Amino acid sequence: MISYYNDGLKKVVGDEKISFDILQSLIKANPNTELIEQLHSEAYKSERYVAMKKQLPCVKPHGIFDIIPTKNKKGEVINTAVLKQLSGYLYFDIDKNKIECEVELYKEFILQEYADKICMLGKSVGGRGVFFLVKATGITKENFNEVHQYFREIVFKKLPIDTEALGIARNFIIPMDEKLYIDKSIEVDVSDCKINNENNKKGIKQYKKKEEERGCIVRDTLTSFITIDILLKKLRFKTAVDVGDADYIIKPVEFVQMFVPKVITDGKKHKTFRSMINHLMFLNPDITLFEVHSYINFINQNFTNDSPMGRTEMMRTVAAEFERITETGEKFVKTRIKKVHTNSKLSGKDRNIIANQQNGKLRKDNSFEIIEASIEVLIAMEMEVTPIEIFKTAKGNISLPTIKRHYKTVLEQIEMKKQAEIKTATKAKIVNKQNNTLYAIQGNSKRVSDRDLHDMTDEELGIVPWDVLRTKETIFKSQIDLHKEYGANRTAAIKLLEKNTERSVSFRFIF
DNA sequence: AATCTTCTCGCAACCGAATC
DNA sequence: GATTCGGTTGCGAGAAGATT
Repeated sequence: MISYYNDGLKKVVGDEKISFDILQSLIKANPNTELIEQLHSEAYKSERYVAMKKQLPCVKPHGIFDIIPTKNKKGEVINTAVLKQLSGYLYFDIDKNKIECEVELYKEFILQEYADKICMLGKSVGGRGVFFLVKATGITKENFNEVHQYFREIVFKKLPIDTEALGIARNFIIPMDEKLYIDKSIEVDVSDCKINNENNKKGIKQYKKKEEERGCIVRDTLTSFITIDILLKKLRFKTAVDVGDADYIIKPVEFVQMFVPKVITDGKKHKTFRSMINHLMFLNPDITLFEVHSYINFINQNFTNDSPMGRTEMMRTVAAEFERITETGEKFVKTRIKKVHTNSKLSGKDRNIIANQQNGKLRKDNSFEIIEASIEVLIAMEMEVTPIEIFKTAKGNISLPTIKRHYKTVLEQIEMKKQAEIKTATKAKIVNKQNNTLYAIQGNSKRVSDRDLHDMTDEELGIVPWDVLRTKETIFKSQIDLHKEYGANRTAAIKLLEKNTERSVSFRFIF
């Protein structure tokens, strides 16, 4: 039983008592709903707010008290509460200023950590703070203060419990909370709760100090993680590749993506969390420990199949890895070269289709290149262009069936290119009015507009008359020799040639 | 991490025509 | 008539990206 005062703090008098079952009902279905709702609309701690709050009925949760009028030093008569009988419950509250998340969420957080100790948990009368009760066996008038302190500082060390009103006779304004949490079976033996344990105190101090050194305070980290929607907006989870308005772009990018398994099973949490921290820090170089804690906390709560790692353990794991990375700079992330990047505005299915098609095309283009290079060598060496010859020239860079599949298409492409070159050369010939001369085009023929064509010299166009070219015959021959020596790799052969002669010498002949 | 989707490649078997 | 070679086809492997 506990003392009950119908007139509230305004007038704490009388000897009315209620049971905890009644208290529970009063909170769940508060008869003063209207007044309390009105209170919520007032500015917190404003004059009107305080006045209204004082009118609401309250209890002394720690027991039954006699209200005895006594004289103070000045000789004024004041009411003193004298303990008659302990209720066996310990009352704690947390001020709304210490809670940054939604209050129901915070209640959940408290239960996740302390459901084995708390028998009642609800919102406070202001609607934003919380209170909770611990049913304590072994509590006495003598050990009350020490036990209460023990719970505040050691058992509930993660919670920013209000220390404004600590006395045994403290009042508790009956709040309104239809979602009040009750578990009558929870009882805690407090006989051994002694504050004289120096190691404990020291441990807490050290932990706090360490946290402060890292730039965040224990209390804040533990009570008000950044909510996930804010984190999702702020943090990067994969390498950013700007595709602009295009559906996709092709660009080799060293790509990193953080992976969040749908379910992180037991035994994999440490490993997974550590990997995630590495990715987060790699992708967000300025990320703070607080942000990492907040994010991993969210994952721990939502992706562990309802069996999250203990909060302390989680915080420790995160902090340790964060420190290691900060100190060593080593971030263990798996990067890969991603070539096709699709526009995130497209649907997942479309993006997948595009990526597959483009990757297929890249692969095919590569085969085409190998085949084309081999064919060019064969032509230069005046050999027959057959799949088997191409295969031999390609020296294992491509399989025979693939060559058979594509070589005709490649031949067509080569033919088309040649036609284009002839066109350019013909144009150039007309421009130069040297119709009876044999020309060669050095390197790849240039694509120029008709207008530019008039103004460009032969040299600029890469047009070389045969007479001039003949003097370079030795170079041409040596190129073929190199092809014979090095096979299909035309680029390599030409490069070697460049090394020897210090000039670029790829020629095509136009007849 | 595992799975799905889409695509190309490589392999092997096969067919038919050309060649020896 | 046997062998060689070009061309086709089915099937599984593997690559890359997206999804869950």
